Amino acid sequence: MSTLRVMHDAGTTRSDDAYKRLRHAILTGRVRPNERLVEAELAVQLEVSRTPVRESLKKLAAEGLVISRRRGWIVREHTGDEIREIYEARSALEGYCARLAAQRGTDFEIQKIVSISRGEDKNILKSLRERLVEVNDLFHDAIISAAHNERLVHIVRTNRNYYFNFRIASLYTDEEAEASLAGHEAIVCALLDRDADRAEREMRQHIDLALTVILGNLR
Amino acid sequence: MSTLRVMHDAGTTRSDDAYKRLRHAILTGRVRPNERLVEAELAVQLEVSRTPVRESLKKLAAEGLVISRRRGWIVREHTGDEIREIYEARSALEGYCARLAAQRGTDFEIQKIVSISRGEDKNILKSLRERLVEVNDLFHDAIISAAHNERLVHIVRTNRNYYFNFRIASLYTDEEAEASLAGHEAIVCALLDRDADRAEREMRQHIDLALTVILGNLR
DNA sequence: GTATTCCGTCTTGTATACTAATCAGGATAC
DNA sequence: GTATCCTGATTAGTATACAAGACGGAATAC
Repeated sequence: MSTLRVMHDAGTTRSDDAYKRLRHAILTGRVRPNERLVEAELAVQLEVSRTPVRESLKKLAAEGLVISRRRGWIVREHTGDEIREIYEARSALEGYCARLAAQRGTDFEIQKIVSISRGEDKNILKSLRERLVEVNDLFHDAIISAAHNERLVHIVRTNRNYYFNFRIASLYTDEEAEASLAGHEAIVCALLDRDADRAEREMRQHIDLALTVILGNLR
Repeated sequence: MSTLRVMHDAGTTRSDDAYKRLRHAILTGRVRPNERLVEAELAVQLEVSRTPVRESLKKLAAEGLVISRRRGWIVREHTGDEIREIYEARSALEGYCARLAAQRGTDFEIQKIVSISRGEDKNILKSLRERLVEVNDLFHDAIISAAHNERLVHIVRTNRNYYFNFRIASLYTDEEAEASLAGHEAIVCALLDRDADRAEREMRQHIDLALTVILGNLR
């Protein structure tokens, strides 16, 4: 038992590490919804003590990925209703970010968004759907940053649920992927025009579309 | 040392308890911004071990009330810029809640909001500013509930910062309090008309007004 | 047969001992 | 005088032992 493996990589704590691995396991579906999680078992599997495991679980609970039962924790199931809730929250938050980005993003930031969206300088060879997943994250992140509001960034990050992203590509038909990228373009235009109302409206539409696609094709 | 005081009240854990007390101490200003917090010292003061203290600090850090330094924790200062950020987040979230409430709140829920706002059945004797603080929380909570989105409720709750509420009454002049309550009335009317766009717009205006008042009178 | 009580087990909550990283301040070298 | 290197003290990170509540099922009473 004695030897503690030295810290994995620069600066990361066991706790961070455990959190990331556990989160990833949930988001990729390696541990299934409604599965029971026991601190001691996780500690063995993750090769850390219960303390960092507990911290991870608390954090995941705050994000809504797991829920504490009187005895044990379980992985939360994302019902259709909850998916709707997540996307509504995104509409509220990221729509507002788009508005702020239009109002106060620097020209440089807007240009960055443009170049991500139009896929300049990379991955032209990839399929539409492959590009979608890759571009989508970068695109949304860039807009959130351009809003110049650290608190919004933080809220979006901790409440964003990548769960769907891991499988989202397979949910989109080519037409839907096309429509989604067209949505990006509409947002970009609004940003370039510095039209805050339109930017917000287009972002909301874009997210609502994603919700529709997912709910329609999921099951 | 031996004896552990039995659990304080029904169901509450030491950790919850410590969290609430620490949070309250920060929000009321009993521990000042930039003050250094040391786990071991807090443990002594709160009469618990370091474990619940650590959990509390992590939670408070997630809310943005404290921040972890390489050694020690400090109470975060809310600069003017951060206050702006908090209120922008509220605009985004609660504005959207008002929209949803207009769209799908039950008649009963809307009536509840109306009666809170119009102060029916209570505290007619109190001063304008006393009523303001009391009514404001209830009013916003009721609207958030009427949005029928648990995730939004959760996000708003954990990111809402009561800091200002404790002193907000003193920041408002009578005229500003009047204007704020008038804002409530405008939102209520929009809700009664089931006008989602207007409800959102009015809510945002209401929150923006609060921000203006606070930034203007703070210092 | 059903209800109730009791008891063992499982599991989280909490305390505490230990580890290792960071910092401050002085000693040393130049 | 300045810069660099120790060195001890401080403090968060981690492991682990113990406490106590919750659950399930057997045993008992009726």
